[in-house]
Formats: sequence, C-alpha cells, structure tokens
Amino acid sequence: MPELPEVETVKKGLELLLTKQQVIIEISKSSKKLRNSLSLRQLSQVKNQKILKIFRKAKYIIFELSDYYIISHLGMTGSWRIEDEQRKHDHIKIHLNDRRILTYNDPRRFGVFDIIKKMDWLSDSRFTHLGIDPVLESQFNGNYLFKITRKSKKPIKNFIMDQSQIVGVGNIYASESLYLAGIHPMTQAFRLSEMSCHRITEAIKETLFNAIECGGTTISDFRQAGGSKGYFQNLLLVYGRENKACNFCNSLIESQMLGGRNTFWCPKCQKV
DNA sequence: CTCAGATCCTGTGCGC
DNA sequence: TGCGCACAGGATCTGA
Repeated sequence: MPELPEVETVKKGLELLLTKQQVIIEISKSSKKLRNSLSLRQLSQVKNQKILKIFRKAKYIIFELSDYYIISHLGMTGSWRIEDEQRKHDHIKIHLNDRRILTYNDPRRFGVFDIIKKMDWLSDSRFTHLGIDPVLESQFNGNYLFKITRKSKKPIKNFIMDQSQIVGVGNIYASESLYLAGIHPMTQAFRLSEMSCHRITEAIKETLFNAIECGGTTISDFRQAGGSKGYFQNLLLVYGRENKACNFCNSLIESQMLGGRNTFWCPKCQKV
C-alpha cells in the first residue's frame, strides 16, 4: 500500500497526534505475528518511555523514545489510528499517558513492528543497505542516477523500485515517474543516457512531492493517521489506466507484469 | 555477483 | 447467490 508519500503522510499525521511527548503507559500485541516476531519481554521494554520524535527512514516510520527506537513498516495494508474501539486485524495497542490508545492495524500482516536499542540502530541490517532518499537527500540527481545505473541490466522500473538503490519509490510511483520522464519502463538501466537519468530523477522528485502534497494515493485501503484518504489517485496518469487514453497523445495506455508487478506506460510518449 | 520468481497473508472483485 | 481465481501500495529468500 504505502510508498514514500503515504509513509510521509502517516508520519506527519502521527506527529500531529503526538505533539506533547506522550509517555507509553502500556503496550500489547495480538497473538498473530507480523513479518517479524516480538517477545512480550521486548514489548515491555518501552513501558514508561517518552515518545520524543517521529521520523521517516525509507518506507519505515521510526518512533524515537528515550532509550529505544520503535520501527514501524506498513507493508501493504498497515495503518495507525487513535481509537478505543477494537477492530479486526488490530495487532499493536499503545496506551498513552493522556489516556488515548494508538493502534496498529494490518490485515495482510506484511508490516513490521519492532523495538531496538538506540545504539543498535547503525548495525541494523534493515537500514544498512538502503539507497538514497529522493525527498530528503539533495545529492539525488541525474548525475547520481547515471553513476549507479552503469552496471545494471535490470529494467529501469525495477531498478528505481530497488530500495538498496533508491528508497521510497514503489509500484505506483515507478510507473508514474517514468511516464513523466518519457522513458519506457523496460529500458535496461545501463543503457540510459545521462540526460535520460536527469529526466528520471526530476520526474521522481516531482511525482513524490506532488503526491505528498495530496496526502498520498488511496486506491482501496490506504488511510492517513487521522483516517482520511489521500487524493493523488485522482491525478494518476498511467497507473491503473490500462486501455485508457494517454492524456497527452491519446494513445491507449499499455500494461504488463514486470518483475511480478503490474506496470503501465504510454507506448508513444515513452521511449526505450 | 545479478536477476526473476516464489513467498508471506487477507480481502475484494470478477467471471462463470 | 456462491465458488474459484487473480490480483493488491512490499520486502526477502531461493535458485538459476
């Protein structure tokens, strides 16, 4: 579900809900495991810890506590909300000192909820292999992409979705960005010219920033931390628009599975 | 080493 | 109406 703009949106929502450096009074989990398993002992470590700060690292949301980091990844269907009521697929309940309950819900359970000591942050394998962040790091430009693509035979769409190269771009924004850049998704990465790389990085930045401004894309179940929908789905140019007319040239948008993921492009506007 | 495919799950929507 | 199948925003492991 969530790519960089959705994660950024949830992170901002959580910041607004947790402005007072709330303290975790109690924390509990369901019997079902998420991607990772977490013992009750690990869970209880965060009791009485203050929530100092919330930030995003790639597609992870990190809660900085006094002595620990809470690591949250939304997988495909994860969401955070504040609500007393219990719902199906609620997996984590965090009771705060202001009597509110922060809940993590995740039907497919591809998400991650983990707790690590702050000092273990740098050696955590989930974070050591991450690529550049197009939104947070200014070195992300055409020259940079040109350099890192020289040895890859992968289709560029798969390349920009590879979190060890570029973080935050998922299946929707990969198709959208390449459409905006006028580059065919199956172009092998090493064949791209420096100019093409420049167009791709600029298109990725524009797409991600616009989607963040829209509060993300809600196809079916994505919700912001406050429960509202994003509205970038109304601005999608190719994703989910198979056999519909390209807004620019009127050709019919094509689609095909690429690396197991559905991929959309305009056969006329996007060149290999 | 690189890369494609299978895999982990549940829910939804479609064709029959 | 009901059933089975394909597919869904991600990341990781396996094996070619």
